Amino acid sequence: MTDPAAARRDEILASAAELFARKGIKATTVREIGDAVGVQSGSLYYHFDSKDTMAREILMDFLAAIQDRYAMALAQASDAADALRQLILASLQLTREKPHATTIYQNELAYLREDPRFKEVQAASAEVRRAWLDVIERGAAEGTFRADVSPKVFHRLVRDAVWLSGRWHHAEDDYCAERLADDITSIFLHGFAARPAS
Amino acid sequence: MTDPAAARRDEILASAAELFARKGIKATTVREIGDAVGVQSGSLYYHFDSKDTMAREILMDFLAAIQDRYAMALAQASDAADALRQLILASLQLTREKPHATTIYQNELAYLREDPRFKEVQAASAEVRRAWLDVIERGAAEGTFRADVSPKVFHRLVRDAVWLSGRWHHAEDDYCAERLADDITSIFLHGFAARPAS
DNA sequence: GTCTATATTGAGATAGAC
DNA sequence: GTCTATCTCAATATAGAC
Repeated sequence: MTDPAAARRDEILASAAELFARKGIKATTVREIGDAVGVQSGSLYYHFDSKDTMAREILMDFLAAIQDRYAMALAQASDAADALRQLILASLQLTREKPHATTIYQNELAYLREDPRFKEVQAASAEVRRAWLDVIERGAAEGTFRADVSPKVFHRLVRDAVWLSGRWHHAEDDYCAERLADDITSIFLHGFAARPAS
Repeated sequence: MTDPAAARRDEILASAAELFARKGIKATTVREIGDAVGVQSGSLYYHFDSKDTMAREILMDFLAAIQDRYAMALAQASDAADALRQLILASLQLTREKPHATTIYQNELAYLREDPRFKEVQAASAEVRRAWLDVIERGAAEGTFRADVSPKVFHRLVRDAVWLSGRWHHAEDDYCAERLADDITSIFLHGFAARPAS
């Protein structure tokens, strides 16, 4: 953990992640990564085989974190609606903890799908999708959720709204991840239309 | 319109848009664009100054189309809820008509913001945002929409869900843009929770 | 208008000194 | 472990023939 070599690796990955998120993997040069870390570009190759290896490591670390967090979230959920809220909250916490990885994942996943070197990323990503669909389909079967909208369509709408929120949500004191999770859950479950006083 | 030179330009832009959407602007090479059109890469420079010029033209054409369509949509809307539905429907129709431009816009806008050569794209994009916010704020003021969720937050959630749907929605006979617009409007206004029989 | 050929730059990656 | 220097290749863009 306090291994200095590992610390350097992490530092490089942190700088690379920020640049990959902002400009895209392809548009980021290894020289820029070196500048951000404060070393020459050649030195990066002592720690990593290639630029793509850095990207793979950032994404796999992110996906592993998602799977961990979802497992914890689902373990403590009572019903389908609560499980949905837990998935939303867990995802928002992850976007806050790993904002750059979130952005890279969102922006480049479709493209990376075409690249066989990123096959493991695809597989992990399919499992994440499964977690959402299980919750949504369970809720639909129980009658908690509407039956007239396809679970797949609903899943994609929530997923995009949740993950993309990392692009614009930068936690302030008065609008934290918990508050945003409440708002998103509330809108997706009960809608934005004003409701007659109950 | 039937000017053959202009037709060639359009053909090049269509191929470029598809590649830009799939791989990103930076990751797409002019050779690939040439291959897709069926000409040598050098020949592209008879029609365009640079690869970036192609990207700018694709995006500006897209933004002009949005502004046109939103103006028409809003002109025929009755109340705020209807206006919201019209904006959603208009956007979905645009994603269907210009799927590649939609994807490029979504994936690369944040990055292009940093590039002064794309300043006009930013300005047009700010106007589009204004159209959404006007409708949402009007609805909130009228009491049609909830007052406990920020218009800006709601705007971003709808916007991301709507535009991103172009990534996964490929109109089939039984699930057309109108149907998807209804589902999205319905979920965002009334929620996904099953409602007691009314 | 498109081709072939090529100038030129920029980027990923490597080698060897320190 | 990092630096300097550089190799190598790929990509944008240009020039001139047809």
